[in-house]
Amino acid sequence: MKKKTGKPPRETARRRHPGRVRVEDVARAAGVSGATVSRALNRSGPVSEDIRKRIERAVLDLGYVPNGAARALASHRTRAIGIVVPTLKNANFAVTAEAAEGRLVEEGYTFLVATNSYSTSRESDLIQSLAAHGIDGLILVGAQRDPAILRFLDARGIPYVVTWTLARGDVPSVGFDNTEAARRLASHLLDLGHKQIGVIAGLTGSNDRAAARLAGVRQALGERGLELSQELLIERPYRIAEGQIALGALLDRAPPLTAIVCGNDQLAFGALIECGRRGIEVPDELSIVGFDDLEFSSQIKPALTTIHVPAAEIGVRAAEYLLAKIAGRPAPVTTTVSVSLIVRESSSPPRTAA
Amino acid sequence: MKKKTGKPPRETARRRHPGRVRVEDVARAAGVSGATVSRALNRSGPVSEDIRKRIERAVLDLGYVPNGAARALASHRTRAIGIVVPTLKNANFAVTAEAAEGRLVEEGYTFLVATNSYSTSRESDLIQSLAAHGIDGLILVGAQRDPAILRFLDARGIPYVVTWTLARGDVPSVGFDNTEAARRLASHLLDLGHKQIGVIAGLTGSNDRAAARLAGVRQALGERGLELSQELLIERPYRIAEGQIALGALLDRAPPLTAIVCGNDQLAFGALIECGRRGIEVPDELSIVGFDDLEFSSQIKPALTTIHVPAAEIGVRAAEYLLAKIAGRPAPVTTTVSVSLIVRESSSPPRTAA
DNA sequence: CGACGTCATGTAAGCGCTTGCACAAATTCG
DNA sequence: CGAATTTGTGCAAGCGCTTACATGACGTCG
Repeated sequence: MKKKTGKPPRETARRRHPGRVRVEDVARAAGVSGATVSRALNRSGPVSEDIRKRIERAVLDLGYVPNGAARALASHRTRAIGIVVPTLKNANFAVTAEAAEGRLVEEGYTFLVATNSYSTSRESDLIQSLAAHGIDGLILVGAQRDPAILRFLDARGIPYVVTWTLARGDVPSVGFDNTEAARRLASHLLDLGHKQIGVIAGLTGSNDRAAARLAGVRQALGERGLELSQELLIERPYRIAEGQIALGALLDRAPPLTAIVCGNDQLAFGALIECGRRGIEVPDELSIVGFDDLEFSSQIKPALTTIHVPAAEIGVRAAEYLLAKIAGRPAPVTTTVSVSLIVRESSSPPRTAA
Repeated sequence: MKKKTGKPPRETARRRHPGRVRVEDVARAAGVSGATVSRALNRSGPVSEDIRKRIERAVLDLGYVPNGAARALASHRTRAIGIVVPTLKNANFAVTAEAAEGRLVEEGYTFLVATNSYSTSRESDLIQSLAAHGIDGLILVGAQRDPAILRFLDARGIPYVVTWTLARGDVPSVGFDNTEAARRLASHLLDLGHKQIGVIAGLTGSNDRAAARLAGVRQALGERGLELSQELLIERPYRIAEGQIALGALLDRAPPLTAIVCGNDQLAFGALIECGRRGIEVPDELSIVGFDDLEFSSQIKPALTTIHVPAAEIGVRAAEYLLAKIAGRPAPVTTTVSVSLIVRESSSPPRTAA
């Protein structure tokens, strides 16, 4: 009795969710076909004003919510954009991500976020997983990664854009030249007359922006015939407490420094705090400069001389690049956002030169 | 010639992506059926060791990446979890989000993030849109929102959990009692002997945690027969600069205060900075306490007395709650994380009482 | 005024995967 | 040693949409 070898058209749907409203229901309620509903909802084809109204009514009445999976499967577009940042704990990336998200939500996109803790291998895994889940575009931070993963994205036709740096070649990017900015920052100190300059950099091994910034400092020194001895350089993760430690280490091991360039504002803030603890006057005895211009940088005492980076703009521009790419519109491969040196209270001529 | 009225089986796929590998391809390469491939990849049915190996080989050889949309459509599960936070600029939420993401990625989930800028109406829209895109669970912040949106989630069978506060009734939540914590914080000041206490709160109209914290302060005062006059209260957004402004306003308009309770550490930091500018000694002339224990709070000078909140733990626990719910495992409706009062340098007995 | 565009809709074929059911083969048991 | 499981696989029916193509109903011209 239970063996109808014919083709028993299995009840209805296998496990269709009970009261879930589908296009077909909306169509029936509006007295049209599913195709028309789809066209009306996506503006993907002509629909008479009258019918459009009826459909909208039906959508509201029934509380219809489209099924993204079905939509994505049929249209080959997920209306989702992914982003992989090192960490959200760094306000820079949080701001960039939030700005991108805002712009994308405006366009009806969903935003997938993943953090790689500055690990490129982890990044590759995350990208794979985002691609598997389905994304129409991807925002990345930094230019350092396994080229294979970019090839993978190209092969799948997923547009991507690198941020917070300018990428070489044909890799799309929106950012700025970290080396040049750091060079300018260090030059500011050199212009003031500093010669004994120490550096607290980020971890250049896993962070190409940190490496570029360090290179910029070296470049500035080189231009004046100076060189950064290994002793005057210390690399630490971007954390306030690390800045404190680093400052202590630098001062203990080094000849009398008159200025310190920090890889970012957190490190600089830590250095500033440690100076406070040690009773070192900034900038009178020691000038300290940071990079990024975080929220607190302008408020603290002494206010920090730093490089201002438009983190939100980076996010918005990256989002817009992808939006353009997805729509088939032309978009510049490289977008440069302008950073600027903000001279505040933490830097001044060295005492001896004063 | 182009009008075959019969049923022309349209070339092949309408616009199947060119070289995209599908289960069928893997199946063919492994010499099995697609069903078996699916079962092997999802461990959703018995597959002999031998065949499993062959399939894994084929997956690697062909570079197969499953199509999430198809998978979601067929299985009714998206393997994605969403989160809606007020903003990522507040390190608290960034940390909670990142912690949740980490836990979820471990389980193979994707993480969708949206920010509502403290607007409940915007939150409703975002939730709708996340639901449309497809999520298996949702993390929310705060308990204040249109109840209809929760009913919507219930109706769609999407489990959710509220964080950073304890929700009433049967709404799942992982957090702590903001009122009680703030009461303890204010009591600390009262215990020290303070009587003239001012408050710089967050915006209580759009932020139920801020409102709860303010209520806690009022409660502590009430217990000692004190009352918070309108003059001694000022509400500002959670920003450093706002804390500065608020401190100034409070001091200008109010009778000699000996202590100020701030709605969070950013506000407290701003207040501290303003004290520095005005030459007010903290804590000698004025005690200032914050809430949240952000990264900088323990480092600044004077180190901030505040309430420590395990932001990352909140994220992890919220993720675990959803994971359990999705798996059909039992999970506690309410999870309380413990917060603690951290007394540092910014609070001391009032000078007059000393 | 009939041959042609145009415009608005409907029809139905998938999108790439999961999974209920059927069934053959390998085990176990009475 | 045949019946009753217990595997391990394959078949094929969808999941809920989008969209190529077909179809009528109307103008519009030559």
